[in-house]
Amino acid sequence: MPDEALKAKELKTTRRREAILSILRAAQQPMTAEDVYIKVLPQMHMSVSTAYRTLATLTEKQILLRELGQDGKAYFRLNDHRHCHFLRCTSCGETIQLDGCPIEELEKEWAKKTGYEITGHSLEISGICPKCAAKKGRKNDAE
Amino acid sequence: MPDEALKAKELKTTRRREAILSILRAAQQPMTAEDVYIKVLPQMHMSVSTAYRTLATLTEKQILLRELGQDGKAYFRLNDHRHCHFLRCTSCGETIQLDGCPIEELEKEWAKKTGYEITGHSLEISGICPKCAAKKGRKNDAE
DNA sequence: GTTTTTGCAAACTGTTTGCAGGATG
DNA sequence: CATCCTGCAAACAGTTTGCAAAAAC
Repeated sequence: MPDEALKAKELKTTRRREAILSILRAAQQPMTAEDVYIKVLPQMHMSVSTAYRTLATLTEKQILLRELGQDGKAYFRLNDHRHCHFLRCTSCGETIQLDGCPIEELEKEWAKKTGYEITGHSLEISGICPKCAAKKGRKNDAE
Repeated sequence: MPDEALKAKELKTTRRREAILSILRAAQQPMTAEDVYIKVLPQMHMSVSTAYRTLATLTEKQILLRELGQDGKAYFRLNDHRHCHFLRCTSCGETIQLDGCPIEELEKEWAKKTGYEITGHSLEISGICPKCAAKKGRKNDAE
């Protein structure tokens, strides 16, 4: 049974693509290529390049969204057409989805002021999650 | 005459550091390591690693700010303690400084909601500058 | 059976590092 | 003269690519 998302974009249905898609469909947060690759491996053999190539293809076809994090890695997530941003713990990587976007509204204003045609924006919030903050507190106490 | 910014951070005053600092002081927009390196070269010999190392040191000492762009390159600028964001043309790289920050206000709210200690954010607006938009228009007309 | 996709290894980009020699305070 | 800075070349991380074999339609 061919995957609808793949068929709609005229991509051949393969086990690797289905696996990657289903992992990202189930994901609660954006994943790096490596994250995805590691999750696929127990299910089937796949080469790293296939992981990258598949993610690139699915991003081109707008099935996925890709954003470069401040850690230098690309993060992928399903393009559910609900625009949002993420708060990521710089210590453990845990990521929380934030509702709403404070930028969209401002884009029109900036476009008018600068003459630019605004095509998008990337926003990443960094922080320390409660768990890591607690760990750090304990460590400091011990010193 | 030792540079005040360097002296204040207990860094030795060297011709290379002075050159890099003065280039970034004069810059109207954030620059990549390569940008800086290329601007230094006509003035004096310098190795790439010194450019990177100097930029890293100055960033550690908070004399510079560093942000990773969506193009995968690190952008450096003087830390003038006036927080702001940039609108970058994805075609030619021209960058415009935008006044004010719509995020700062929201950070407290997000911190309360999530329990995270928020340490910062990165925001980059992408667009097409008027010049590139005109060029593209002409090209499309010709096709 | 023709077109797409995959694996492998090799290349690539931006950046970092170890070490020996050189400049600074 | 002790310490810090620099050049060089080699290494690094994340990602991309060329080509031949394999799978999808």
